[in-house]
Amino acid sequence: MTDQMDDEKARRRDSHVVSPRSSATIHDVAAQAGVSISTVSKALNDQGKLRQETRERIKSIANRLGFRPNELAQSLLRKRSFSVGLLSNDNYGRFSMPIMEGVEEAMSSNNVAVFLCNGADDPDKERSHLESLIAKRVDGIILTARRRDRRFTLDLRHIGIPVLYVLAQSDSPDALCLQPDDLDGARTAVRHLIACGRRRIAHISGPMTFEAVHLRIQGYREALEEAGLAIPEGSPLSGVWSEAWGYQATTDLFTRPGVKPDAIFCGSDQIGRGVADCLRERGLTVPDDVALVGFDNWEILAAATRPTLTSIDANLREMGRQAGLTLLGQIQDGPRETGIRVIPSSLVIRESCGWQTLKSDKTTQK
Amino acid sequence: MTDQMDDEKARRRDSHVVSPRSSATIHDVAAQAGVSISTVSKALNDQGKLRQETRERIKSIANRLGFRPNELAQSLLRKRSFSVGLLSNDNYGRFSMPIMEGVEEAMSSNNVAVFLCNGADDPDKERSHLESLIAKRVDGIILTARRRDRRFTLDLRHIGIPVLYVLAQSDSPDALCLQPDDLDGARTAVRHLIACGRRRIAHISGPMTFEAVHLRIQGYREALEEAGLAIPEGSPLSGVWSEAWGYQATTDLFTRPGVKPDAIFCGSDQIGRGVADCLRERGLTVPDDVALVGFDNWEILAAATRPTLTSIDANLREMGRQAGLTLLGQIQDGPRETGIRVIPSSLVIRESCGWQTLKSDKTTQK
DNA sequence: TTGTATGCGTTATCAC
DNA sequence: GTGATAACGCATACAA
Repeated sequence: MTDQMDDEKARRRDSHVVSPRSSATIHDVAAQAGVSISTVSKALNDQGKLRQETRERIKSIANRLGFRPNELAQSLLRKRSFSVGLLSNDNYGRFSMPIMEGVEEAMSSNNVAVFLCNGADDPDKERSHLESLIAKRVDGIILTARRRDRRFTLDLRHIGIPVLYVLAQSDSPDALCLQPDDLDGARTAVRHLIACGRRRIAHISGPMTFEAVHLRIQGYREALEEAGLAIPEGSPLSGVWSEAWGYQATTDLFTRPGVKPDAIFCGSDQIGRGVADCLRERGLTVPDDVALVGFDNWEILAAATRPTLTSIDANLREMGRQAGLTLLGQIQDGPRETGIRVIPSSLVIRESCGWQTLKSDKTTQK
Repeated sequence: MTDQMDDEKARRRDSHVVSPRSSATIHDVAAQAGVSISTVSKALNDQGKLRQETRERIKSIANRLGFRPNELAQSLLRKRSFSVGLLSNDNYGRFSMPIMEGVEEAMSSNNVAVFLCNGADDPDKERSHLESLIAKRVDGIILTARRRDRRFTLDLRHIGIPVLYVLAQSDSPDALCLQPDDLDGARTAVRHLIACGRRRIAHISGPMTFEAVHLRIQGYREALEEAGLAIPEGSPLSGVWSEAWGYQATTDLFTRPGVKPDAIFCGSDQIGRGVADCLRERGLTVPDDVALVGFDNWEILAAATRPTLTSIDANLREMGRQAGLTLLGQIQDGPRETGIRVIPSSLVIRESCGWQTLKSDKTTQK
């Protein structure tokens, strides 16, 4: 015990040296110590019955030799490689990066390594990556995409290891998929606008080919309905995920006859940014004239918007973390949960709704 | 040969099935075929002298059983794991994502898997990740950061496997570092502005604590000098990497007495975006009144800027790809190259310099 | 042309 | 307390 502490301390002391010597095997340690390899194994793993002196001596020698057990050999024996595969499909990075981070964090803090695979939206690549992962005997696999309605059609039920889907769906009914809560995220956004005193809330979103767009529209509708508010004419507007579309849609909204909205719930921060720019250039003030909520909480965009953009965060990093921990659980105890697990999203309040000034006495963060 | 083709075809036919059965070993195949395991090994690896009939029969059985050789066992024997470690340090993703993609592409197309490690700017995490990688017997390691002057102080000279640094530096003089060409990128940017007929070119950049900022300023100076142009008063301006700073710096530049610049070379696309917004709001037209070049070629920003922003691309993806291929070479033949290898950057022309309309007869892309 | 034996680096089960 | 020995799954030198 104390010995181990000392070794650890010694290792930290010369902190810029990693594994000073090239890999020694358990045989080398045994030879140096003048004992058998089984004794070394026991000493190093704190198992069996050994004299304390022997144990310490062996540990010290192993340390001096920079001995690290060969995990390949360990894995071969234990039938567990302490590694998992992460197959991503996002060429772009905005969505898979936080997921990857979350997964990596969960894994590495449990001493499990992560193989990074880029499917690049190519089914052939996906398949070859998966076969490679299987050949490497990973303990589990996480498949992730950049939109919730992306379906993986490969049948992975018989590969004998747990598989998890993140921000994606599977054809297998017994698969577990982690998904963001687009529905409630939208509700939260609109409720916040209502709480800020807005009554004519429009919605500008992305393409209807995205399931997320449907869900967000549904949440938008529900929140308005529960408050007894009408959907402004011309809303919701569906387009593409770009600033330009946000700009254009806002122009449309404010040039058509009739009453103008006093708030816009935007389907993405990019759209929100375009909306904000358009409003400013039309001489309208955010949030005084029009309040804004975005979606994604893409810090770099939301924080650069003038005024800074209140947004819904899907908590993708947390989703990745949960995916990692859940997979680890399944590796140990086998898969149990199936279907879709929804990860709550949250509201990140910035300036675009005037909430802070409105209720400067009360800080709310849901 | 034909046999193999047929097998391959058969595998593709039921394309959504990956490894139909759970892992069979070489013994299972041998038992099924009524031969010894060594015969199976030879048959599957196209080695030794076997009757063609035997070879084909074994292959077919192996295929039917869904046999995949256990790479752990192979690696143990061959002393080569066909995997490498990629230790990243970018919590944010903008810079390391393309590098990771490039590395992954290079590796996976050579049947080498990539372990993803996030150092998270924590030396302890870095060290523990590295030890884990070594224990997993990776064949090589790539260390990457998000700025060229980030130094890795860990001494990795004696770990016995090749190590490469990307967008980062090492304390070891015999290490190989891949770096972007900030100097020439800046020169190219300014030369382009000059070619567009600009004469009073200012430079707004990030913090002087970044080596990249120094190099870009140097390139800016050199390009002006070689054209016999003076540096406008107040330029270069150093601040932070944000839109807000670009906006503010532009305000400063255009409110001070004296002649105004007719072009601005921006140290990042974020800065460029702030500059563009500021100019528009001051009633100045880009590119007619002021031409703009950014840096990073961050598509999502550059394409959303009005007008779209011409920018310098550091070609990080290519840098990652080269890093991957170079590491593979070093794994095979041992390290040779040391020092810094500079990856050329390139100019991506959009609208902010008016180049297209200026020389609509000639398309130039350096 | 095929089979036997050995070893890769570990851990675990048994003797001693 | 300590040390042989047998796996783990595969490849290969050598025998047959």
